[in-house]
Amino acid sequence: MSREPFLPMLRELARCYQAFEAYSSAHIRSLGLTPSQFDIVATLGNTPGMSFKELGEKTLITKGTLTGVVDRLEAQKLVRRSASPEDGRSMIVRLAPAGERLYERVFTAHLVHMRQALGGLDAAQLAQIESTLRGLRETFAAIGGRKAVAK
Amino acid sequence: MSREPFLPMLRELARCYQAFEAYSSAHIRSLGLTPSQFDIVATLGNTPGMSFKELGEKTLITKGTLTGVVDRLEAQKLVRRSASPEDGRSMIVRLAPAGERLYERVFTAHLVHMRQALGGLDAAQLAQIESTLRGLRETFAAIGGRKAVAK
DNA sequence: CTAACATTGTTCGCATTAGGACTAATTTGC
DNA sequence: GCAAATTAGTCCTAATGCGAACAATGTTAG
Repeated sequence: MSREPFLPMLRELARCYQAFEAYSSAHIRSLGLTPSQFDIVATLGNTPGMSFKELGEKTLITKGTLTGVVDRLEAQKLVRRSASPEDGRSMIVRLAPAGERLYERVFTAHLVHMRQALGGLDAAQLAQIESTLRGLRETFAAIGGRKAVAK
Repeated sequence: MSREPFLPMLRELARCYQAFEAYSSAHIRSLGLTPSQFDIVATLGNTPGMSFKELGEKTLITKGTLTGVVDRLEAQKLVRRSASPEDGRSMIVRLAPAGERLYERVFTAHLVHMRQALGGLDAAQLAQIESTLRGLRETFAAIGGRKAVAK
């Protein structure tokens, strides 16, 4: 029946991602942010701001979700919205001063936390893992793209 | 500043998982199920049922979430709850007849869908990916376990 | 130029999602 | 045996998360 040779691999992908997520997000939450909020603050750090579209692409957060997350960050005075001077449809999001301070504090702390788990991996190991993941991602992207084009 | 060599790898892990999730879940939703609901139906298929605890471990869904997901599946007559004869705290969840039929239909269709993306990978490639993922997962599990013990 | 088309962000409905408080039941330590 | 610590599920709150519908703006084909 289920002699699908790729099922164990998919299972391992889900478990691996979940292990990363659990390790990372527990720390993020202990710093008073949700994983999504951290993603946004970390992405906006050291930038002049960017549109919702770009922010969504970088953080993998859907636009519908992004509106709500930015709403809550804005209510905490951590980010600011401003109209784009170039495109009347577009909004620019950037860190407010309190967001800059939070970024400095939290991003550094999180790097230390992640280094505790991953510091033992050398450049060659990291490159090998990254290469394997990219290959697998492209396998999905390829079929997804093919179907999108074929519609 | 951010000369953390593992950041690109983590970025790729997130993108890879997201690509898989997007590809898989779009199909699942087209079949009328959410990803979580599919996970549960697929896990329960061809089994005599299992406890919430076991079901949660297999699907990586936390207990608080599981209650709600099972509630909705039960409302659709796809699964049934019954008290465990062995442990008075425990509930057994198993597929109802409609759930069995759904399982047959949907599980097979989803395998076909996944095979379209992954059918081109041979056993050696799959083993290599799986091995890489397991190594990375154990890196996170190791530190997580160590800290849990140290508390 | 202008009507069709596409894109940007918001809103809505519905379903997770994690985590913590809570109840009931079981296991453990002494 | 029995009080204390654990464990299994449920309920609650706050925050995602996705797809679809929407209004406002921009782009393009004729």
